[in-house]
Amino acid sequence: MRDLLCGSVNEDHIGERVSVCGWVAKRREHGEHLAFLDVRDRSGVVQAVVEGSVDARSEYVVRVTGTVTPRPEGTVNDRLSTGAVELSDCQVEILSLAEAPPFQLDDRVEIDEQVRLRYRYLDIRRDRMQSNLRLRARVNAALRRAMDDQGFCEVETPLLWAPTPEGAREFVVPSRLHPGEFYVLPQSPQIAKQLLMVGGLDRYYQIARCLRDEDLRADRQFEFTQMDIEASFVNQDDVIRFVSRAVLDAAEVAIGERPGEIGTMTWAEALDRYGTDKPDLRFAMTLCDLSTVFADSNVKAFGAPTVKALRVSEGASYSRARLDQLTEQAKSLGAKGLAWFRVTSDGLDSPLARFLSVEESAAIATLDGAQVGDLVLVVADEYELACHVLGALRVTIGSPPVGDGPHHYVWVTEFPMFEGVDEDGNLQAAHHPFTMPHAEDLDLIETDPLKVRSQAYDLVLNGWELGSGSVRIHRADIQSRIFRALGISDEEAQNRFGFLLGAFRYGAPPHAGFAFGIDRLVAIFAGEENIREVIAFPKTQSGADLMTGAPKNITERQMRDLHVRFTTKGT
RNA sequence: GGACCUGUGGUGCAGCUCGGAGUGCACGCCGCCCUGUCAAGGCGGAGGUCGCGGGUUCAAAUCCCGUCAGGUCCGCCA
Repeated sequence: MRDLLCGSVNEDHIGERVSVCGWVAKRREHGEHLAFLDVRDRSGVVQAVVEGSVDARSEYVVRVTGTVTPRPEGTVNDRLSTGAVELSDCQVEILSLAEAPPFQLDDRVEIDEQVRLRYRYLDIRRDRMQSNLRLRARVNAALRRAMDDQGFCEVETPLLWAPTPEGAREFVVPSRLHPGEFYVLPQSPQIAKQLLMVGGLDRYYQIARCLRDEDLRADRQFEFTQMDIEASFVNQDDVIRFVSRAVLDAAEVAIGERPGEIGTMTWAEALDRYGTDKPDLRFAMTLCDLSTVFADSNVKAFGAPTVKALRVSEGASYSRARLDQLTEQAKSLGAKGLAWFRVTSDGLDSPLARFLSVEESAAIATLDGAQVGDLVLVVADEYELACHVLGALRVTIGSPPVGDGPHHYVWVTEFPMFEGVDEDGNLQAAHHPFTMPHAEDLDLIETDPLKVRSQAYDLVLNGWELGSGSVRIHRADIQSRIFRALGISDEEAQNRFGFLLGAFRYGAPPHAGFAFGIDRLVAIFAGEENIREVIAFPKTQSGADLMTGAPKNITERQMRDLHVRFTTKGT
């Protein structure tokens, strides 16, 4: 049907009679004797010259047959890859008519996302989505190649799985053949891949769709895609090596950038210096500790276990409104307030300045190499809250758009095994209950569980959490101790994870794994702030699909077949 | 569950602070003209419940309340 892609027509084809197919990007008519058609396909645009007028309007689908000809002197278009040539003496065959599209398909204006999503099939015709989706395909291919090279075996796991009531809220699928019973869609293939290790598969990977019924964000969709990995007879360093190789291969293919080895940082250090477990290392600001300086302070606002401070270079020029904004943000994150100090040539400028002792003033004025013109922000509170609040302010103040390079990867290691307690007063697993504690901390499980570090690790890129993984527990004795610490009885464990624990009785190899979000990775490579831009058919923040109208009612018949009934009236 | 931002011809904006006739700009669309354009050009034209509902007012796109949709964030995401 076609001989060439539009964008590939060039001087090499001069003199050839060729056909191209595509959409009319633009028609320019010059009376009844001459018209230009810009024909667009996935590869680009080529100009067809038509003697006489032609009724082929924007977005008509056409097949144009013409002779590749050098453009006349002075009419070469440097902005087109095909701009040195054109198709002349053209025959235009109209394959499909088109109404005027609801928005322009060129990239001259930003279109409201609501409209783009309603007509996603038109949006995908635009350069932005074309290049994002192709970038994603190249990343997928590079990841698969890297995993194959490293001896991994791609295995598909079920989408219809058993409920494991813990962690993220699950999407539920009623069973037709088993009245009153349900499948769930997997939050991740976590247990399946561990079973593959018991099965002796040794090294597994999958580009896996995961589904979580939790509220959506710029970097979170109900359904998202992870590169999911598990390997036997390996330790944390091995997994880090496998994943680094895959991600850096993808980076090289996607953006032609390949940093050396990815550095590591402990979770404790990330929290202390950056106030988060996903530090954005593209900019230098770090949190400082003033707890010792203010230990016996007279300043009431600083009477807290921890006093943390952040130097904002050249921040003294921040307006009062801007400082109020930052204070609001700090409060909304749970801080009692935010203290600010402008470093001026006359000393500190701040509502609190006159309450400070000489030593306290000096500590602030010289914080982190502070100079005249800088601003120092101080939060006093419990340790984690103070870190968290200043970490968020650090990002607000300093963080470039997520896609801006140079890209900065970091492995965050030694996460705590447990965090906080649930409604029943039981400890909660920070990662998941199959995570192996740090070997040195095993004795603390019963005595000081919150101090137990786990062999869990995250990969962070530009302040986004790409993914996480861990060394898994393969020994029944350690697993029972963890379940006990989590307040999960033997009976309950059997109930929830019986098939996994059963499998482990038949010879479980030591194993470890990882999973990282491909949507996020591609978004960053594409310079997009939002993963919807790298997903063909995403949902809105309220979980709606504006194109199909999902979620929708189903028929009475379907309800009956599935043995489900409304208890509250739908709209 | 909560906070904030946005909603004006098909599209992107301005108008809203400080109420006074649906006013303006750009693109698109339709018709006519035009033989080298490529963000083509010229002339003419069509196209609007100002998201929706209520309130205040002589008068509401504009002020107030509610609501819906979209977005960003907190909670949530083992």
